[in-house]
Amino acid sequence: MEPRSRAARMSATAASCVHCPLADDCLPAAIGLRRATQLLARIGRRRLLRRGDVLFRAGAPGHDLHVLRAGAVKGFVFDDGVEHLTALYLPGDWIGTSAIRSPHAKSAAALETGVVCTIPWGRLERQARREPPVQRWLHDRISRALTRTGAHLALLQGPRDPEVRLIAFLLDLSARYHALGYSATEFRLPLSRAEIGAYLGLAEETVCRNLTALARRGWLDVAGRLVRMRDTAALRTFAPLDTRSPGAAMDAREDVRRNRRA
Amino acid sequence: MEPRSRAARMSATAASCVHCPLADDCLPAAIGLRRATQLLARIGRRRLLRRGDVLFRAGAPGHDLHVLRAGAVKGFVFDDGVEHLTALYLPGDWIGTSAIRSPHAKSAAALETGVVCTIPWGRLERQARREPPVQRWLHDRISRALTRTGAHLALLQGPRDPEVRLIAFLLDLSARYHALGYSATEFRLPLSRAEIGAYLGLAEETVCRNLTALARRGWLDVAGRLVRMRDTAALRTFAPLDTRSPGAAMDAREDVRRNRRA
DNA sequence: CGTAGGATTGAATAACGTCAACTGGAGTGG
DNA sequence: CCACTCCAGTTGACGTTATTCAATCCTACG
Repeated sequence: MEPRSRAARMSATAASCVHCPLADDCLPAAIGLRRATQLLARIGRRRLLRRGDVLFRAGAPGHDLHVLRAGAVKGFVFDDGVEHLTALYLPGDWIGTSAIRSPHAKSAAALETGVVCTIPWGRLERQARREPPVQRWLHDRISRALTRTGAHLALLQGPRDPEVRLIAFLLDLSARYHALGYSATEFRLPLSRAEIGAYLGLAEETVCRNLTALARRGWLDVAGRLVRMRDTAALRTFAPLDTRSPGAAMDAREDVRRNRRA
Repeated sequence: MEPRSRAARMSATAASCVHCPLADDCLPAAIGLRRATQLLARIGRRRLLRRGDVLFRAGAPGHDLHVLRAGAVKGFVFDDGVEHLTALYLPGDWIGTSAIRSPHAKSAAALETGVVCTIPWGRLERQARREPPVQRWLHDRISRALTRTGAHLALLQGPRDPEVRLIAFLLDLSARYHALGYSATEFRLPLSRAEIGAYLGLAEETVCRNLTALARRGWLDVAGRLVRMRDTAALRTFAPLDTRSPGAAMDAREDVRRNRRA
């Protein structure tokens, strides 16, 4: 149930890909384990994160890319004193992509203990120029970041139905954990109720109420931060645009209201 | 008041930067006008857009980058039959950045007649490997796209106060038009009321009502799609996180509620 | 064992969305 | 040249519902 944070206790600075569980979806997949380790040892750093640690603050220059290896990180901004979560990062995710060549637009802080690999953008860009696979890797992940943000945005635009938003959030989490090799049905929420609210554009109490409402209906079990999805099929019925099949579903719907020649 | 679409009537295919009014913020700024024109003639295409023309559809493979030269384009998805605008592109903007190396997550259609320059991603990436300035240009613009999306997202997360959202939308438009050399106080809305609603996560009627409410208060004048900002200072007071000064304002607010060591 | 902060529940308010009718201008065709 | 049509925009009344304010519970940790 609980993601075993296998890479939690490790040496503090030298970055190596050898024992990294994410290797097959990261740099080693692009240029091979041997070269990745060499390269990372030269230009990369590893850092241990504890809850609350700040990776960077909004407004700061974006020196480097962070790849989350273990744990969870939130991206957030403050608007008039209230926090908004603009992103939730899980192992394998890239953090700070919006600041390749501009100051950070948001801050990032660790939600729990974890590990990040850090690579200066300059070095990465240089390497990307030399090696097409590195460039592909780079653009591939940036592409993903943009897509994920877009999905989040679309969710926020829908009708403010808290149930739908929560379900979408949970299904997304489930899918991501599953992709990481964890259970898709039982997991621990990396966010507090208030943070979930800040992520979905809802009040904390609304999150609470609808979470218990979903439980009462038998869709899932909730106990504090522990979630057990009981009827994934039912949940999927209420989910908005399916993030897992980006193309098909949307195309079919597109023709309903089409902006024809004026 | 009305953006003079200077580059509207042009030959249909060969792309050249020579007479492009956006040259100094585009490829020519990176590698010089001469080389930019050469390069674009080789790998680029130009296309005339008419209202409703679709640049690409969600799910389609993302072959190439589009740089909007004149006109306005909307990025949108369909969720259960209702349209959501995920982006609004104005001259100078890059369209399709989320699909460098993945299928398009959203569709894009012209809102009015305009012109786009189109460059295949593959060619652009190859060139980016050879020429650092091109790479910088590429990453710079992608960075901007991510930042802009992030700002949009944060806006949608705030309290669902239609007034605030509308003001933020209008100020953003104003700033962008200003940056393009048009009037910052008088412009034509590229979106219908319904589309503004789809962009801000509000109902069409709500947009209407609050637009006239703002006018009644003397903040601005509205006549159909024509907008005249009368009291920009007052409007700015109600705006959420200021997009124009990404750093300062947010940093000051950040310390209010900080996630300290647990 | 005690406390602090997160989570939960309750009640009342305010406001956005919905349904529906109406207006006005632009474009079309007689 | 005028009447007609169509659709974007507007306004009104209503119901629903998420937020807000507040109090309480509970869980984790010291």
